[in-house]
Amino acid sequence: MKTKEPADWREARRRSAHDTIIDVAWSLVSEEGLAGLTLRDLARRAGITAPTVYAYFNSKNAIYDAMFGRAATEFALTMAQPYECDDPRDQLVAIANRFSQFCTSSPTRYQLLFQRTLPDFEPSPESFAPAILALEGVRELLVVYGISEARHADIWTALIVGLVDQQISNDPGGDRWTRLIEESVDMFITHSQPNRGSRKHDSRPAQTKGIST
Amino acid sequence: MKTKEPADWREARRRSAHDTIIDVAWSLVSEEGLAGLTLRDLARRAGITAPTVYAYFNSKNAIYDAMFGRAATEFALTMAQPYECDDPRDQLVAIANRFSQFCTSSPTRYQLLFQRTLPDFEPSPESFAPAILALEGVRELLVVYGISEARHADIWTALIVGLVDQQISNDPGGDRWTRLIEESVDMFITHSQPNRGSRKHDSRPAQTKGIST
DNA sequence: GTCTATAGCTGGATAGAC
DNA sequence: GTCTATCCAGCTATAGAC
Repeated sequence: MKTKEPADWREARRRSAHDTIIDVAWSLVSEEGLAGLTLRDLARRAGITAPTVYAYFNSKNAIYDAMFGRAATEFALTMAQPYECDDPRDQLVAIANRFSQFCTSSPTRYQLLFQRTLPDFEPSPESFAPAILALEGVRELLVVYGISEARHADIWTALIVGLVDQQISNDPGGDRWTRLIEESVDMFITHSQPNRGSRKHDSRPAQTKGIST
Repeated sequence: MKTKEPADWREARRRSAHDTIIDVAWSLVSEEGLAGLTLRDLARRAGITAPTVYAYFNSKNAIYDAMFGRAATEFALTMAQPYECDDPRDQLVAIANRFSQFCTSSPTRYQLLFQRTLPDFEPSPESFAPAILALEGVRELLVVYGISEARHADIWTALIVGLVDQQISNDPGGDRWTRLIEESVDMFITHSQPNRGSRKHDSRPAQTKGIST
């Protein structure tokens, strides 16, 4: 890498143009779908022409890769933010809620990050790295809160992913499944550590809404 | 509809050509991915030319629709097959295993049927109908086996779908998540009907493999 | 770095002869 | 119903002037 000092601001400027394009790309795919991204649209919305995009990215997949990288970083930052709960159970609920919030707030991002649906696209190791780290971080948290067995960690991820997936697929914008997170976490805790108590759940349909969503 | 009797075999012949094309289409997408289907490939593999496809289908989406319809029918047939268990718990396990088997045996079919990932494609009501019926059938079974609350049914679907989804996404061809079905079902039963007993699970990692998979 | 112009390709779909 | 030939639209990507 050239680390000449004088032209540093130039690099910064280039970086910001780079980032702007990715901004626009994200706003585009959130409207048209992941596969609906075209360089023409992207350029037009960014106020440049299609060939100019190639001044910043070598290919369309390089754009997807940068989008993936940003999403992975956002994911890492989101999940690593400190949790201000004392109770382990509340902590697990908070983790699940945060994950769910992250996914449902941008289904397209969820699709790019966690579902492999784009043909001919594989994220580069560099873009992938932050996501790996974040997932490992979550797993470590699980261990801290008593879920040490791999089997249980797998059930945990399946459970949370299942809630998110059903929410996005079958009730987009709603909360039919996300509102079941607390109850599901309690179910999981009761199963994985029967000694520790999980909170009781009454059988009435609705809980006070808006708590820690 | 013309219901002239004499040319009935002609209709049958046409139907079989129709079906053959869908056969080929399925074998193609299972290799190239759902979005990778092209009329040229399809025609070549079917031993005809691209325009001839239009003798049977009005558009590419009509092909997707027919594929969806077949998948939905297969799903309905699979799930409606009689369950030969006495124990309700075993029955739930059997349902989950059957669903899981259906999905993991053809991830592409799962993708078309349950995830909305194809842009500009919506299944027609006719193609959709069998899937709806099958899902209602499953839900009725759940009620029969004691899962009557809507909340619990939603948790059930999330749990099973989550296991399948993780299996397909993160361990295709393996059984890292599908082997957790029994344990997950027991967790669910314990939660949804604490009075009825679910089978015990020891904490050792592996269970005897190959049982009712 | 940004443009205009365009290459080069692939895809869905149609026309019309047989 | 099946073909050949072809249209037309859309895309990614490159060439080359400025």
